Amino acid sequence: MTPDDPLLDALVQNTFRVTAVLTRVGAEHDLSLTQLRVLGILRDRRARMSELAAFLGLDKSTLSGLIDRAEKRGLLAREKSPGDRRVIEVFTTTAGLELAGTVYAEIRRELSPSMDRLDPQQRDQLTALMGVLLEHF
Amino acid sequence: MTPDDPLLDALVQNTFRVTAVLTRVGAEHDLSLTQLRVLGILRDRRARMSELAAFLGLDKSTLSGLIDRAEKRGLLAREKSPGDRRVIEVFTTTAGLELAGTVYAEIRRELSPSMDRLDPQQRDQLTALMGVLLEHF
DNA sequence: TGACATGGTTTGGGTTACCAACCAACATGA
DNA sequence: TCATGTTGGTTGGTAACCCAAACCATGTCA
Repeated sequence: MTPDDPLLDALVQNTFRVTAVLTRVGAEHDLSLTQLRVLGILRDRRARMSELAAFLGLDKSTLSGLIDRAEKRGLLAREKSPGDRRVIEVFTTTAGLELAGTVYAEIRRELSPSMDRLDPQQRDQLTALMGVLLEHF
Repeated sequence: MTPDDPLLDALVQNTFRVTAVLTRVGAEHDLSLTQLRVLGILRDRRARMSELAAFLGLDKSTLSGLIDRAEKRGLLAREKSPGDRRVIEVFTTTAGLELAGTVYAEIRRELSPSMDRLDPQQRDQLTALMGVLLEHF
């Protein structure tokens, strides 16, 4: 299915695998992959629209609609920045934070069976190796 | 951004990272992530519609449209199965195969800088560890 | 043969995504 | 200070993606 580099192949397979889990668990709570991601990012900090768009690699107009729907559902809220009144900051509501918590717990539960097939040392190894891949993004 | 399990975190980060590359490279050739995946699957075998849908976790109606567009572009083709005349098999055209080749080569090129930060032994280790995660799907 | 199951397509509606055009608020320089 | 330009977000238009429901054609089985 993918070319003959075993590492690249494993990487891509794993990507699809994790994506499938994220998508499915998200869908069970009416969250798209992107919405789920936004919720994850905003779990521990607020962010301005443009910042989010850049980080997610999305057009700002795409983000507008995305935040619109999440805001209508009461998961996120917008607030004008006092410093620069053009800027709008987004942050999670209590409901949003709670949903993020349960969804990410479910994701962990879904992926645990796989991860538990590794002993602690292997888990550390794998974490470290993937960390190297992620350096300098 | 994601919970406090370092392995789970690395896994999710890596997923988004690879997805971004796949999406971007695909987009440069007017291929969505899913189309790119279909093209990848059909590189070395033909498959029936229902088989593809199940494998990708998509509704059959979704796949119909997907294949429609790829067929119109001349990348894929449909063929009635002689055995069971309800069944439709899909396979890549020469153009599709060629496009798949160049796209996957580009993807490899994009991810190489990261992967090359690992020495051969580490690459093998990483491949093996991810292989364990992927066992039993 | 009649009832049911299977494989795909079509239709309708919501979401995601891009682009272009737009408005409001800052920033800069003459 | 005011004209020009830049930056941050939103709006409108279009296409792709996705699901669910309804549908048609073909197989299967009692």
